[in-house]
Amino acid sequence: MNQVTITLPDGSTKQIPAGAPVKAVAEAISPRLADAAYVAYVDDTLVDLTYPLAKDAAVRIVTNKNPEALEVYRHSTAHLLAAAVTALFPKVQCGIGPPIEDGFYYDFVVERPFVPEDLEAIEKKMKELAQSDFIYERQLWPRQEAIDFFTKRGEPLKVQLIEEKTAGQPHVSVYTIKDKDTFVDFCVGPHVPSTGRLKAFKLTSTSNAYWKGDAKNAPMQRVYGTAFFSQKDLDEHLTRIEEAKKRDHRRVGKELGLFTFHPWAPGATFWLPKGTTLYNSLSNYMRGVLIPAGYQEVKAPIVFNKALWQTSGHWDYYQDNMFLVKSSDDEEMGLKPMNCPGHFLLFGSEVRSYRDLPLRFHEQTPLHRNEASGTLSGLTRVRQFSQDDGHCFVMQEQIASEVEELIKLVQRVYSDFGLSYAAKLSTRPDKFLGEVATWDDAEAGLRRALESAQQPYTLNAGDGTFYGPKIDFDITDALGRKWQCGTIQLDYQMPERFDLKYIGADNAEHRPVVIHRAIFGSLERFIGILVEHFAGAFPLWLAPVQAIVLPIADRHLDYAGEVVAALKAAGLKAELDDRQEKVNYKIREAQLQKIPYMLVVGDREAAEKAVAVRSRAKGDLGARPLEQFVTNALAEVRSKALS
RNA sequence: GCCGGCGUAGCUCAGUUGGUAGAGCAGCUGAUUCGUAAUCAGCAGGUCGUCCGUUCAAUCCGGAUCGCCGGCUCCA
Repeated sequence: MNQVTITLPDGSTKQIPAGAPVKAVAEAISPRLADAAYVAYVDDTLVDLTYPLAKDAAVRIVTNKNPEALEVYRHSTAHLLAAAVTALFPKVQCGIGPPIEDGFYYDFVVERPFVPEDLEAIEKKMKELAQSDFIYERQLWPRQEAIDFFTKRGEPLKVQLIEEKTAGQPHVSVYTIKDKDTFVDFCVGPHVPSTGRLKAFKLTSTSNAYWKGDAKNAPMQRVYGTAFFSQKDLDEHLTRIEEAKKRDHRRVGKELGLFTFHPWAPGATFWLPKGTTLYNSLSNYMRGVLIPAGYQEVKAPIVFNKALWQTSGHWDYYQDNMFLVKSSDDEEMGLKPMNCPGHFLLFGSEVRSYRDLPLRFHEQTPLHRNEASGTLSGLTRVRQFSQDDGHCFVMQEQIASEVEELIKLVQRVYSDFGLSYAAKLSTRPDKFLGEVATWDDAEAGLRRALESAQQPYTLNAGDGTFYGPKIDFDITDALGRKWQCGTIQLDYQMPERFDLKYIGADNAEHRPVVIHRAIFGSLERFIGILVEHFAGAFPLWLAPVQAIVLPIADRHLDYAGEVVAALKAAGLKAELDDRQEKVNYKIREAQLQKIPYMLVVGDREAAEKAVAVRSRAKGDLGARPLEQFVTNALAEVRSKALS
């Protein structure tokens, strides 16, 4: 019998019969490992455990400890979903079903939208199929045979996929789940060995989607689900989702009285007093960061004549997203959706010297974008918002150092809030303006800057804007969603359009490069993220109410008033709860309002000019002199302590 | 904008298989003056998102519309 020599990850070798599946290797190493294993690398290619070893190879078994195993597992669960839907809705057309960050989905063309009862039925069917422990079998079919098969089965989408993805290949791989009505899907795999491996999954929601994400194509029903190796992991995940919902900024914002909305101004925030305080804290915090970094704050107009938007290109390319207004004498105007053009006009308002560069403008005036109604959501997607927007006008050779400083600012700001984030570098797209050499130079500058700032990043090749490469910063919120907040974009195009120039050392005119940059992104979105990040329990330096004074009885009102006055005089945001309620009641309310410090004052405190301090997080801390509390609190504010 | 769901008191939610609605909390009034997560009693509060239609009668059924929610697309 032919033997195959395989090399295991530890360097040792093993002989197995030719044609035996990878599973045999796993079992040879350890029977228990085979059970925990789902896939393997053979010569660096991820394959099923059923993959037959026909030649000498290096084999690395992937167990459920490896992240790629979970993806395979979820991908297989998506197939199980498609098999179940096909069984229950024979006329269905299957689209694609990939694993995603928290689970998987599968798109279907189906006669009517799914309802929750359908999900239950589908999930039940999936469990049956899992129980039957059907084999996921990989088969190589002649390409034309596969096309004929899916054509005959009425799956033009699959045919389209095969035609697009496998042009020129003689064979295509399909996977079957051996049901009595064998489910076949075009797929490169790999998959888990059998449906019985899929032990913990749940369908979570349905929604509308389009084939290839294009609304011009067939509408489809997307079914979302999640899957884990064990029921325990699944339950923990579902619990985490529930917990995360409790800190949804829309809910917390209402509970804490931060902001509200009205149907007559959809997508525009009403900032309540506490929310306004928070907003101003952040706004001023950013000034405190940017002004020492060499920025000058400016305020440009909000309404501009159409001529500006024609110059910037917005009139032609962005008009659908703009609020247009007409003056009483019929002049066409537009509300600014971004600050850039205003800053360009400001730059051009004087003769600029190379000695003035880098020149940095910062602006927080409101922007308006007429976002499609269906995209609005709480504070994270609104129609009126302010950015911590800024534009740096630099010489080409200043790009790397300017960007490096910017990255350091981003790092500092996000760490002040304890936020986790990731950077991505987006490079020259297929359609671009300018010279390749300039782009290469700029991209090299961004890379150098990322490396000097020791900022890890991922590369999004070809994802830059048409006018320049960029670095984006995504913050992860409490629900695990990523939000683009910070951005650093190079722009070679707008300086041309606005004919921006500076006089160089050679006494000739030169074109500056513009760096569009923001750190919060939008104040609104950033606050939404912060609310969820802190679950409303803001650190002292951000809390809209930092301390609340709780008199025990009416006779303590005078002293309580003195305490509040002293706190306010020291610059602390303090309130008085002078209602005729028991102290328990007041504490409960203050605790629910997540106020960092509750200062109980009664006979003893009034006599000693003291306050009994209760911390939101640590409970009763006992009494201390008022002055001492003020000193400590001010120090805590200055340190921007996070807890 | 597209698909689906939802819209009842300030908030959270019951309810009416068509005969104009209730609870808790919040609010107001009174009593209580209290030491670290809810004192007691009473009162008041809603043309059931809006408009049109069907009907003797609509909060309920149908249509439209606005808003919100979950996604898609887009995006800070």
